[in-house]
Amino acid sequence: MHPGKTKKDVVQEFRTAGILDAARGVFARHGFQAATVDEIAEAAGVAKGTVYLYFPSKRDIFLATLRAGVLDLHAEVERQVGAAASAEARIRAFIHARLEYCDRNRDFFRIYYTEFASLQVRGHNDRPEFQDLYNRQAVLLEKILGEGVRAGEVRFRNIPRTARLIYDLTRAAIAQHVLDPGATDIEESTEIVCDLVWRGIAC
Amino acid sequence: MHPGKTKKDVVQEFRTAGILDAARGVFARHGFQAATVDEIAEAAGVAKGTVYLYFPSKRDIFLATLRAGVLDLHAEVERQVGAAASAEARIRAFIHARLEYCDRNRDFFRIYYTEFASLQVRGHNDRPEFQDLYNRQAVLLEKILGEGVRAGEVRFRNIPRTARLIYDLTRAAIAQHVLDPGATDIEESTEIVCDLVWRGIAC
Amino acid sequence: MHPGKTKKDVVQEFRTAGILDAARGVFARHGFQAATVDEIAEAAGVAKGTVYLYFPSKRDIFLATLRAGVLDLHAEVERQVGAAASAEARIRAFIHARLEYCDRNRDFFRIYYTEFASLQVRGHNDRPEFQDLYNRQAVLLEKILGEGVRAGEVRFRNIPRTARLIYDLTRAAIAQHVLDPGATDIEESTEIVCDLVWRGIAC
Amino acid sequence: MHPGKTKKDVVQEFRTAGILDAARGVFARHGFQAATVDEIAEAAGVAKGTVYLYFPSKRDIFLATLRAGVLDLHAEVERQVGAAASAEARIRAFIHARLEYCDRNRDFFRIYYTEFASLQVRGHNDRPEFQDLYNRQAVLLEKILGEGVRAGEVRFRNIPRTARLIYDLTRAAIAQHVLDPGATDIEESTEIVCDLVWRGIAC
DNA sequence: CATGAATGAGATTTCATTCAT
DNA sequence: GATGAATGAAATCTCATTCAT
Repeated sequence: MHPGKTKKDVVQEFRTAGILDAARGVFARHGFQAATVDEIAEAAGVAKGTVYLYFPSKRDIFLATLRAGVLDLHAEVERQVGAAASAEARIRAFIHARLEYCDRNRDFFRIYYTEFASLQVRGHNDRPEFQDLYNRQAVLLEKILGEGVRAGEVRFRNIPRTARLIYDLTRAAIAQHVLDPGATDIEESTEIVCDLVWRGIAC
Repeated sequence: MHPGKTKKDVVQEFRTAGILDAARGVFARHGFQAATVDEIAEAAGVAKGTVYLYFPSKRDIFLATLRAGVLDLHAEVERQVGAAASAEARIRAFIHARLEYCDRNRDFFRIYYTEFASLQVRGHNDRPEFQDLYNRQAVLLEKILGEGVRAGEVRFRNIPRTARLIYDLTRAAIAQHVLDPGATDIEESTEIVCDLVWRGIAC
Repeated sequence: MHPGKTKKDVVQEFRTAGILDAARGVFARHGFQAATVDEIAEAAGVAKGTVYLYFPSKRDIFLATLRAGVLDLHAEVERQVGAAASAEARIRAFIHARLEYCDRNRDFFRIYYTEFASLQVRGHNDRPEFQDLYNRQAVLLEKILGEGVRAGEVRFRNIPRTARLIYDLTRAAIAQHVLDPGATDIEESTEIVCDLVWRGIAC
Repeated sequence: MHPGKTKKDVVQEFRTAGILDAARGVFARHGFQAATVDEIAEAAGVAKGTVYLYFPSKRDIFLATLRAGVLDLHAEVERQVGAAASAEARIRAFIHARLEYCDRNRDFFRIYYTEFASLQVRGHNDRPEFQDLYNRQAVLLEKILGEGVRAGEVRFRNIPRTARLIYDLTRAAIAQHVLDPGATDIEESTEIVCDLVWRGIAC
């Protein structure tokens, strides 16, 4: 027996996931505005009306792709960071995990990268959840830095802002890596960023 | 005598500038897609048709705001960088000039910041000029780093990628500064970034 | 069972025909340029967007009304001409069939008549199909004349130009008949034209 | 002294003629709807506002080009027809004069030919003058035919309709001649039409 | 008189969303 | 539930006409 999961729930999840997968590709290709619900439905292999059975609006589909990816990414990063021993190793894990995840999920990254700034600038007062999602990643870094300071590994600076800078820098580095057709060596990309960051903050 | 400037030219420039100013605000608020020519016209205090006397399309207005700002910013940065003596000073000038310019031109920065990633990901096959405009800024940094290496001030790393990382980092730092209602001290913001960057790359 | 025709096809055809019918009337009243899609939609009893589900553009609707009518007319003419025995009878059939068809389909004729000359003068470089559609009718007349010459019924003249003249003359005669509210006797109208033409070309 | 013609009148005429000349070319190239007042003004070498000093609307310019040409053509035809002795000669003169005039004034003919049908079908209840202008040409033919009947040269048929048919046929023949880049021999074109017409109506 | 910048009504087309089947 | 035809609001762009200079 599936405790608490009816057949209905399974179908629901299956459909939702299918639509999200399709939508991710479409949004990655065209961006939010230029993507059409028609194209998403076609890519998902369902009728347009069906899309609206599972999502109340195009914007919600969009935010769902973003949320799913960000949560997934975050979980992965926490896992790898948790396995690291020193502040330096944790920072390297943070960078490496993100780089590797986005390399494997390029469509997600395209969305994450292109729409992130809009969300930041225009906010979405209707959907404050996203500030939290983004902050959560910077907060993780803050924790790493704070521990590093206490352990004497990291110089004390303005930790929230530094954390935020490193977070942004990581995103930029991933963009370089993912969007450059030549760059495929994740380790090398990790190395370049880690070196810059660690020297920048180490005691 | 009016050297080469007829009254017509003056009016032309005046209107063009007025429309661009208005457009900048509108694009900053809504982004390219959600902005409407109607709103731009209203903000500029002219009729919709008038806008089309000065720009052939909405997209052209948009790119004109972007181009004007980027060129202006670039000129300012080059001026300040040129006045600095050491590699460290030049990098500080680079960061400081950008931060200060964007602080004074927040609407421009909002556009620059939010549409930059789209241009990067989706490209602009019709208007390749913009790749150059963006590259020019990273290239300036490359030159600074290269000179720093030769002067023994800067460790040699992968210069193009490092330059690009610092460029992206600067943009992220500006975003923090400009979008955070609390942060108004440019010097402090400059200091934080410079410290991180310089330690990261110094010998 | 429905041989090859799904319900969807039926609905599709039904709507397409309805829009074409409505469009025919609108184009007949105003001409292509002055007709609006709004008016077509209203006449068809559907929303404006629905029109675009069935036709990609206003121009396509227009050409569809034209094409459908011309093909239908041509088929009718070929049928009646094929049933006639002598050259004289065939020419009479040609004239009579056209006159009668256009009398029954006055809206089509109005479009056909008013836009024909534009197509001739300005051409239709994007849609060369129409040159063929028009030519087909003159070519049929050429064949009739050629057979008449071989049978000794018709004097030999410049056959292509003569055919084209008779074709144009027929169209003009139909215009007289259709646009003159008084003239309703097709037989008489046919007689007048046939008499002029046959004496003009007979041996 | 110019009796009754002030300098003002002369300028007026000069400007009017210049605009009409320019407009003729523009209308011939694009048709009434697609022609723009901007293009007419530019072709005439005046400012757009100036056009409106001499004509109250675009439609009026258009009708003026049409009217001027039709009157001119009509005068020429009457002159040549008046010089001919027999009915056959007068009909030949009618056809020849028209063919030759339109060959010399191709822009006028393009307008005359393409917009004639629209005027016929849609009427222009606001401008009934044009019915008269067109009728005048058919009426001239009626007179010729009527005299021919009285002189025993022409069979009696329905003279108004026959006249109208020959008139239309002439226009079609001119179209063939003018629009066919190969056909340049006016005499031959005249011959083909005259032969057809004269045999068609002669006793 | 002449100009040409400004106007704004109006046209085509798109597409998120709804709802009868 | 699933469908996809239908809707209609909204957006871009054009251009005849006006009017201050």
